Amino acid sequence: MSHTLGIRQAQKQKTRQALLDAALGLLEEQSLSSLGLREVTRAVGVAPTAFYRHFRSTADLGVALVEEALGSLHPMIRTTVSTTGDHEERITRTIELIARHVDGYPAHVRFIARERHGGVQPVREAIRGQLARFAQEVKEELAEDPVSEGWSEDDLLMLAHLYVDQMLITASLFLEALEGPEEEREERTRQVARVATRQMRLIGLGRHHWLD
Amino acid sequence: MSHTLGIRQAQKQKTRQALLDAALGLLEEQSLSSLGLREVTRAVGVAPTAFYRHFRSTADLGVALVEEALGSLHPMIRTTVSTTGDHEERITRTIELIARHVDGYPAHVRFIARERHGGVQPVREAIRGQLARFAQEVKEELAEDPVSEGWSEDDLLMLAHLYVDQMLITASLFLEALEGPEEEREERTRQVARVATRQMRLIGLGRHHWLD
DNA sequence: AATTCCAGAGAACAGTTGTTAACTGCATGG
DNA sequence: CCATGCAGTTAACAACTGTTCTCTGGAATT
Repeated sequence: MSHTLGIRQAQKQKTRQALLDAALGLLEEQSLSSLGLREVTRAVGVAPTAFYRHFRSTADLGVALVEEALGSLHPMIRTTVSTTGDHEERITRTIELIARHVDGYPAHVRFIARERHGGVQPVREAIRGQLARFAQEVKEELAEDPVSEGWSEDDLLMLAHLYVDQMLITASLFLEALEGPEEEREERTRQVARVATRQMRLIGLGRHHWLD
Repeated sequence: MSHTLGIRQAQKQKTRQALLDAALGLLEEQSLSSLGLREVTRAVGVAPTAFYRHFRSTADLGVALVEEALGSLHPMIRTTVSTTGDHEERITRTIELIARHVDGYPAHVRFIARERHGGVQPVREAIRGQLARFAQEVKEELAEDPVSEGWSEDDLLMLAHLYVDQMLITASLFLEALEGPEEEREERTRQVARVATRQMRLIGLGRHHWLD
């Protein structure tokens, strides 16, 4: 299915990616709703009108960014939450995965956190859709766990949502630690990991006693 | 301390409030970072330059909005989370309070959810400060509860943060239900309340077994 | 080899933005 | 009652915005 595309299409995708990258960079200090199309093209070094060859509007670009930021994350989620290893170990593994991801893609994480409740409706909906998929996947993994015996589908989904939201909050806290002054960074990161671990542990406890 | 202020000061506060109200309205479909000062003054019906008599910038106005949206909420939090009534009853009371607040002040709730991770740093910090106060207050109320005996200060605070974040998520979900099509509104609201109640219940369960 | 296609450039448009300066009229304090 | 203070006005500025139309050079197709 990977038919090596011609010089023409390759160049197009290259500028498209350059637009996405530039936008993501500019969004570090503003929201999508204030991002101008000219601003983006200027940062890339192409004419303003070139923008229309790739996106209908900045909102459209935002939706593409959601896909880039969350689309490739699904397999990672499944393997991480999957039923291997002791319960406590699964928690530390998850927290570490989040920390590593925030470290590797801080701009993507910030974008999602910022635009999840942001001022651009289509983008909000795109994020909501992706997060719903995450919750669904987490739910399916939870169902595999023997601890979930006797749980209703509804309760599994409500727990999955709790986990997903918790992971997002943790990611955003890691990001804040990362953005702070360098001399506090390490300590704050450790602190976030410590608190998040305990919160996950507490939720896990509630889970084990749910059917009492 | 309520020294009836003169005609002059009264009129000033009136336009200031008009600016805040207009801004809040305009922020229903955009983020603060794209809110223009002229846009706000136009909505109020005053000259653009009048804006400067009240705020240095739209960011400054945003900080004032944070104060308006969260400042008056502290006493409400304390009494709601306080140690009166059975545990289950406390949960339904809290959820209902949130639902009622979102119903009464949807624009304020949206503003906080949107700008908590938004593109304007001073506003983000103002919100973070207020939420930290909330967590501190919830922690103090939790400490009163006999269930919290033997808990470390750190653990009380991590639980308080969990509760505060959970309340915010719930508020934002109520808001989404409110914004949806009218015929789904009632059903979706009930659904949100149902899920949020169970999540709170599960966290409460984890809390009771924390020291096992 | 000739033709079509199309990503990007260039110029121009009407409308918007934040900020400045100098002003006006009215409530206030002496 | 008169002088001061100050909320809000008016006018003007350079800079910026999204969008349209026309054009061009080179890859893609025939």
